[in-house]
Amino acid sequence: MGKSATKDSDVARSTITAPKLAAKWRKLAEARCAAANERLTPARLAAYAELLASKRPVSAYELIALMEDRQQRKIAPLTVYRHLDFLTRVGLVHRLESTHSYLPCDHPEHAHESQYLLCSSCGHADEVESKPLESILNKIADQRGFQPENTVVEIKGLCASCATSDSD
Amino acid sequence: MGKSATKDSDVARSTITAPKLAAKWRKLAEARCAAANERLTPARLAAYAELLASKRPVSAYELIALMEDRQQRKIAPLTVYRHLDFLTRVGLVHRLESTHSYLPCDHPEHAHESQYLLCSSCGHADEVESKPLESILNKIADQRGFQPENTVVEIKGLCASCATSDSD
DNA sequence: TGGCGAACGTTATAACATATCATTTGAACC
DNA sequence: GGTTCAAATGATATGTTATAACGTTCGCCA
Repeated sequence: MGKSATKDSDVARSTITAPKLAAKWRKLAEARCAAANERLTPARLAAYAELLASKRPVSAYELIALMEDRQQRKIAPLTVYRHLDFLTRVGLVHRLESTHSYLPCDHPEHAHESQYLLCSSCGHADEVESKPLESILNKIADQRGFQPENTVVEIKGLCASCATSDSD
Repeated sequence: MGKSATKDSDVARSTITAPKLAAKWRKLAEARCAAANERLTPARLAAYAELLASKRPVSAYELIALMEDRQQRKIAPLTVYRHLDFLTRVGLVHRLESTHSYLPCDHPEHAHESQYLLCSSCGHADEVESKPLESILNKIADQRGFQPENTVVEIKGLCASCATSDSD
């Protein structure tokens, strides 16, 4: 099968659909991939666009469902895990360890650790960039001769609006 | 079967075996349970003893295997998850989010957040207690009106001894 | 244009976690 | 001692998250 000029796989590739992706994000993705010497394929871009289109962090299997819905075909878990792995590797996406979910980085201009406030009520994830926090984490590691590669900071609780509406 | 004075279940309960548990840890467990108004059952204590006997963090399924080996009977995942849930709840055990594993708290004298240095080479988990870190985390939450309930800090990398032996 | 490594697809399975419902336990009270 | 009731446990099934193994396709570049 698929020996004609237009192969099956070409069709599959050419028909990858994705949410509309603002030029800003596409350019960012291209820049990051160029910097990391990685390929930005349509499938990878589609996964990224899907995460950007979501209001909240999504699990890998939610992402599979979203992409299957949009593209009207089966997508294997491993495929999506590879996209997520790639997007995480180049710094476009962060993984939330405590909820097993993924979301686009809010401050992707530069590489940085993942630090979040996670609301257990509404599910909102608020990315934090705190120099003092980073420096204290580095200091803790340093004092113990520990070489940090990657640090997870996830503060779970109630966000301002949920806390207000709960406690009235 | 089992209608005699000594029921099967009695036998099962009475035959729960566990690693030797230093009096220090047993008393701590009793104190914590009393404080939390929770029951310290033989099965819960056995799970705790097994974690204490392990040199490294263990996954839930590793713990199942350890307990099955020691007790020579099948143990359902849910059973062990309930023990882990209990031990975590009363503060005797911490869960490592980034490795899906569990380990006894090193500083169980008082309740506190879980903060670890995790070596990706040897698997060692080094518990940290840093007041400055806690105060920064609280400040970050505070500035945003966020009410923290539980915070995860996991610094992944190479511990001092692995870093040394790797980089020679 | 042919060779090569990265990316992708497919199938299967491993690893982690919870739902449901029946049964047992143990402490409190009479 | 017996009754009662919530907590703990057991058994079975299932849901969720993640990876292994292996072959094919893609896209670059010599």
